[in-house]
Amino acid sequence: MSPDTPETAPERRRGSGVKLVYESLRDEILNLVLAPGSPIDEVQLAERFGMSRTPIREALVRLAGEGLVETLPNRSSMVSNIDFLNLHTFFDAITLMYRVTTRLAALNHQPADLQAIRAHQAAFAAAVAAQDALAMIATNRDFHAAIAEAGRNPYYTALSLRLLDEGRRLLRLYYQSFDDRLPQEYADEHAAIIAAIAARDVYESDRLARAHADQIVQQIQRFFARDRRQDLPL
Amino acid sequence: MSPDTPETAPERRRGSGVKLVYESLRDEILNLVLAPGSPIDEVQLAERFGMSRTPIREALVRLAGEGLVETLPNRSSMVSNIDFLNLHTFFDAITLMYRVTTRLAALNHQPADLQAIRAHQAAFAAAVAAQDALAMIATNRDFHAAIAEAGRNPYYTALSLRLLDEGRRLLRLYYQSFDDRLPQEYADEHAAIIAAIAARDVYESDRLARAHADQIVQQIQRFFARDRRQDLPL
DNA sequence: TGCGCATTTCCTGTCGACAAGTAAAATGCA
DNA sequence: TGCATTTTACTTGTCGACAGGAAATGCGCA
Repeated sequence: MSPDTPETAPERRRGSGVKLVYESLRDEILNLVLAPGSPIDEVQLAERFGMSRTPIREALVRLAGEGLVETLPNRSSMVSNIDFLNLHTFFDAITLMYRVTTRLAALNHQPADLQAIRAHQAAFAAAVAAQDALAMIATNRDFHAAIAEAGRNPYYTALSLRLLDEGRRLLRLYYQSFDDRLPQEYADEHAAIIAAIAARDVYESDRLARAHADQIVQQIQRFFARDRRQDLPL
Repeated sequence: MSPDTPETAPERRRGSGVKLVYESLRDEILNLVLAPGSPIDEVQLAERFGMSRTPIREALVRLAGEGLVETLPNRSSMVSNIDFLNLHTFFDAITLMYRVTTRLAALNHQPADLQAIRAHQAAFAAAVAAQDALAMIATNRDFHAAIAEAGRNPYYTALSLRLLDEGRRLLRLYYQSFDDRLPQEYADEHAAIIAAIAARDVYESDRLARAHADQIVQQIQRFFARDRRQDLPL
């Protein structure tokens, strides 16, 4: 990092500063570029983005509203920690949202929705083929986000987006550690889900979404439950 | 309103300003003191609360994050409109959250949770007896919020709180227009829900929560669908 | 009188500065 | 040396001010 080199030229459109900071920090948090628990210094960010603390602060308030940043009074904010002890609540919620949004997508989707969903699935498949973990994570998120959008319930969409983003951090941990060939299975499951949505088969959409969620949850749970002790000869 | 009389003395603890503004505006929005769609002037609020625009702005950003305020670039923010055309998405979501959180409460509640739930139910019954519509709305919200808390899934709790608060505005419209004796039924249903949770009967909790939600939804839908034309002799 | 354009006014977005509060460093004492 | 206390440094919370944009106003012209 070079602290004295601002990322952008000082030429900014009025109102774009907050957006830039918000999106940059958000991406860095979700991609684990900023480690959970690491402190966030407003002055430092102001220097880095070449703007005053005011827009930085607004971006941080918004991120805090989404739970990505935790702020202690009169003290440094920090990147939210991942609550490993309560991961089951996350798994429970994302499974329910997968099911509900996929069902609604089967009911309410329109041609443009299917087109978008298929595009994201193609991007996911490409990322799998290219072994690009970061792209897999991002496109997987976009795929399910597009399904949620097609369901046309903004409350479900908002919660799904929050869960999918939180999931990006978990998947990042997962893929950082070891790669196996599992993603191809995900791609196949995605294709089946698309078919069920396109056929407007609510029951099958629900069943596949649940199986897909269970698959991912079990995979991640196994990963986090692994025994990482090294078998040292003593 | 007297614009030149600040609501509080200038003595404030550092950091309390944002909280005060946030909670005040939030209450006024949810109780329809501030009409949906009405503009929000930062300077005016700054004068009213006797502070600068900075903490006002932060409170507005937080409210915007919860969807209670909409902000247009370079233009006045405004109180979020109620989207009557998509009320069904609200009903769908709150019904699901009633069911899920009540089920989880039956599974996960601890003694202190039951105590809190019963206390809110007592307050609701008192409000019904006193014919205090505003108190009914607030205590009804608190009752279901306590159930969500007892379920111990922060994702569900957060969505439930958002839906319950949005529901406060709808109920306010409802009770503003006419009072009938229905709330006593709600109190009875609440009592049955408490019994099911205490008995850890997941199936019955789900059934009662769904029936309770259906009851309220149908009531409100009938209200908003009423024919308000006056039968004038022409 | 009605319409298009320039001007003005008003509100927001951003800035730099100051004060309060906290954590760490420095100091004094046993 | 170890601990309690004061001092210092640093970070946030708040403030007043200025500049950019959009709506409202006023003007000129057909």
